[in-house]
Amino acid sequence: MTTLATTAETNSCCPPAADAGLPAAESDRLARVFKAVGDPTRVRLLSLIATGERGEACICDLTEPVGLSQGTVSHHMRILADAGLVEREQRGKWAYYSVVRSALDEAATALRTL
Amino acid sequence: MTTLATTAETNSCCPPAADAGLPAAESDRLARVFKAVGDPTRVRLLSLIATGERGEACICDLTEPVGLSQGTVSHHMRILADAGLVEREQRGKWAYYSVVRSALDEAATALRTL
DNA sequence: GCAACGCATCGACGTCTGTCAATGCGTGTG
DNA sequence: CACACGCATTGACAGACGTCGATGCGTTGC
Repeated sequence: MTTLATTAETNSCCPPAADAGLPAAESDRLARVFKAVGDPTRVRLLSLIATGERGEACICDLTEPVGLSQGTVSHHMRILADAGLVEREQRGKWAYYSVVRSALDEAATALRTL
Repeated sequence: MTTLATTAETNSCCPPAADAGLPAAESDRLARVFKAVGDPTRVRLLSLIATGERGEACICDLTEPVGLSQGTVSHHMRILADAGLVEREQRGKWAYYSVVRSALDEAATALRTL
């Protein structure tokens, strides 16, 4: 990832600069991933898919375990997919979701190397 | 409140039970930590403290880099502290915050072993 | 072709969240 | 002692979030 300096305004003087730590863009990107796993239901969904026998699951497999409506589960899966944490594959009538391990690993590494 | 089915009784037939994946309590605990890092400002604050020279920082060191009011920064630090991601140490007039590496590691591991 | 199924999307609702300005409280400093 | 400083807390408010029920769209099966 080309983490370029997005801080346009180089502050005047010397004191602890405003562009220390992670660049704002990186913080944004990271926060979006963490926000995706920042909901109990979505953590549950992820673990359900990950620990499932086939390593994948369709919505109808998930609604019952989490005890939420089909629409709500679909909504959560969309958030996880937008964050890149799961992948969606349409197979006929069903939509199969699978966990993207590399995304989880990347997020985990980011946490450790903050 | 998403906890509806409290595993009253084993459902009729065989299909994937409702108590697969992480237990609801674990999902809750994990989600609380992730929610804490699910905000760009807090990610920024964490990295500012972590990459800081002294490995710690007081509120007044942080308000300027993130460009938010003192009250708001204090609020964010409280959330991070409640999640166990930072520790607070009062030294005279100042309150010094430092990153709890073990908590970050634990969260990272949880992500990988979902 | 028609009905049933699986899923996404929409509109609506109550709640949670991030932010500020203002206030209160403890701690040093003149 | 009185004052300035650093921080936490409060009250207020707009926006985001989680949830549901209903609707729409594509696929499968009879």
